[in-house]
Amino acid sequence: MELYKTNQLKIYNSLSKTKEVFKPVIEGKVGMYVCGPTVYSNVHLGNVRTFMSFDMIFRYLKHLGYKVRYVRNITDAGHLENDADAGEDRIAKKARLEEIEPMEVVQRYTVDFHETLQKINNLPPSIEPTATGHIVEQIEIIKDILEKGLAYEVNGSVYFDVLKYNENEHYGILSGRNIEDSIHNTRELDGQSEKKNPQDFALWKKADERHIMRWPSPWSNGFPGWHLECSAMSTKYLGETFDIHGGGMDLKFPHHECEIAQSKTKNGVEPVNYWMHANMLILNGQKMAKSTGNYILPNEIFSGDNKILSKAFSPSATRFFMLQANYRSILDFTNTGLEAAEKGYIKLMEALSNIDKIEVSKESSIDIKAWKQKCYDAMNDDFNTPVLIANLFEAVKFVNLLIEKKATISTEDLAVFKATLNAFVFDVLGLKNELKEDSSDKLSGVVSMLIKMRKDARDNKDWALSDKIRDELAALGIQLKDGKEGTTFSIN
RNA sequence: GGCGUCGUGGCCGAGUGGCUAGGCUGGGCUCUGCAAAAGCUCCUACAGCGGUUCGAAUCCGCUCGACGCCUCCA
Repeated sequence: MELYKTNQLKIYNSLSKTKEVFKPVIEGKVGMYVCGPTVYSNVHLGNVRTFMSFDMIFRYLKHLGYKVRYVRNITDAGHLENDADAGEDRIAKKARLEEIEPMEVVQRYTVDFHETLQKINNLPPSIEPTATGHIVEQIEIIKDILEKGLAYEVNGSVYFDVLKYNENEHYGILSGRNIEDSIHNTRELDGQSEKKNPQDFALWKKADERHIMRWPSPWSNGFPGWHLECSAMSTKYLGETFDIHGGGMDLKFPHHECEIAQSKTKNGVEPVNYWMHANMLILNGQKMAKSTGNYILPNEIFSGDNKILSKAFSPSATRFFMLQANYRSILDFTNTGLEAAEKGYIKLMEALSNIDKIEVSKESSIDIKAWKQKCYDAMNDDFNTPVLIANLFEAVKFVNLLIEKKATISTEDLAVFKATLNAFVFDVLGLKNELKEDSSDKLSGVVSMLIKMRKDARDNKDWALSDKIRDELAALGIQLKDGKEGTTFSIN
C-alpha cells in the first residue's frame, strides 16, 4: 500500500497562511509547478536554495508513493528590464552586450543551470518547458482575456486591467495587499504612460527596433509580458486547477498575484490549491541577488575560490547546510554555519558507512518503530527537514551504540532501520555519501597492513613507531580509530 | 509610507500554553600507552514592556530591531 494512504501530510499554504492537510485533486497524483530561472546569467546559491527546497518536496512526495508531475519552466524571454532601456528584454540586452545570439545566451546559462542543480543532486523535473516554446499558448490567453474585457490594447501592447479585475475578484489575495493601498503607494515609473493605471501589467509588449527577440501577434511584432508564461505552461501541463505551485518568496508579488489574475480570468477557476514559497538565503545579513553583487555561485563554494569561505565545501555539505533550516525560514549563509554543517554531515555519513558492522541480537533494546514514526511525523509536518535531521542524528547514536554493543537490535528491526535511514538520507534529502569510500581494495589493503604493523608495534610498546604510523596516515587524511573490536579508519 | 516574515542559549537552528529538539563550539568523566573516535555529562535560552491564564518563550497589545516585497529578481 502506498505510504500516502497512511501518512497525513500537512502543507503550509501561503494563500491561507495556515498548515492544511494535503489532498490532491486526483488521488495518488500530484501536479506541481515551480517558477524556474531566467537564464541570463549563472545561477547563484540563492536560486539553488529554492530549487533544492522544491526538489526535497518532490522527493518526499514521490517517497510517499504519489505519482508526481513536476513542471519547472525556463524563462528564456519575456521579462522586461525596467531601467533606462525600458521595454527591452533582459536576455536581448545581454546578447547585445556580448555580441552573441540571444539563444546562445539562453543555451549557455541553461546548461549552467542544469549542471549546477545536478551537482547539488537535484532530480530533473518531469517537464521543463520554455517560454519561447509557448508563444502560441500565451497569445491565445491574451485573446481570451481581451474578449472578456479584462485587458486593453494600446499602441500594439496589451495590458491587464487590474482595477477592473478587482471589481469582482481580489487582486492581492495571495500577498495580503489591497489595490487601494497600492494605488496610493506605488512609485511613479517612467515608460508606463501607456497604462491606464500603474498597477496594470503587460500581457504583450510591442518590440522596438533594437529588440531582437520578437514574435508576430494580432497586436504587434513583440513579446509576451512578464507573468504570462507561467499561467500558460502550468495550465497546459497540469490543468486549470492543480495541486502545488511553488517559487521563491520574492515572486509572491507581483508575479504570482498576476498569475492568479490571468489564470482565473482565463479559466474561471482557482488555479492552485496549495501555494508554497521558499524563503530567501541571505549572505552576511543581506539579500543574495545578482543585481547587487552580493552573491556567491555554487561552483565558487565547491572550488573554494571565493572571498567569503575559508575553504571549499562539497555539494552535499552545502545541501545539508541548507536542509538544516526550514524551507520557510530565512537562512544566513556563513562560514561557521557551513563548517558546523559539514562536520555533522560527515558524522552522519560515517554512521551510514558503519551500519553494516552492526551485529544482530534476539531482542531490540531501542525502539526502531517509534524512531521511524518520528521521522515521518517531521516530514509530514510541512516538510520539517531540521527535525528530520535531528532524528537522523539520533540514528547515528543508535549505530554507534550498537557497534559498541551497548545496545541490541533484532534482525527484523535492523532491516527496517537500514531501509528507513537510507530512504530519508539518500532518497528524500537527496544527500550523497561523498566520503572517499575508496573502497578500492588496494588502498584499504595498504591501510589494513599499516594497522597491522602498528598493532605489532603497540603490542611491543613501541609507541614511537605506532604514533608515527598514525600521524603520517593522519597527514594524508586517513584517520585511525581505536575501538574495543580493533582499529578502523576513515578517509577525509 | 504600505504589506509581509521574523526576533530562541557562545554560534546555527527546531518547537511549543505546563513534560524545556538537534547540530557545531567549550568544560568534565569513561574508555585508552597517549591521542583520536565513541559513550556519558555540564553550560538551560526564548528582543523589551504590559495583559490574559493556576501556569507563556508559546495567546493578545504596544515598543524596539532585522530581513523581504511594494520595480526584473529564487
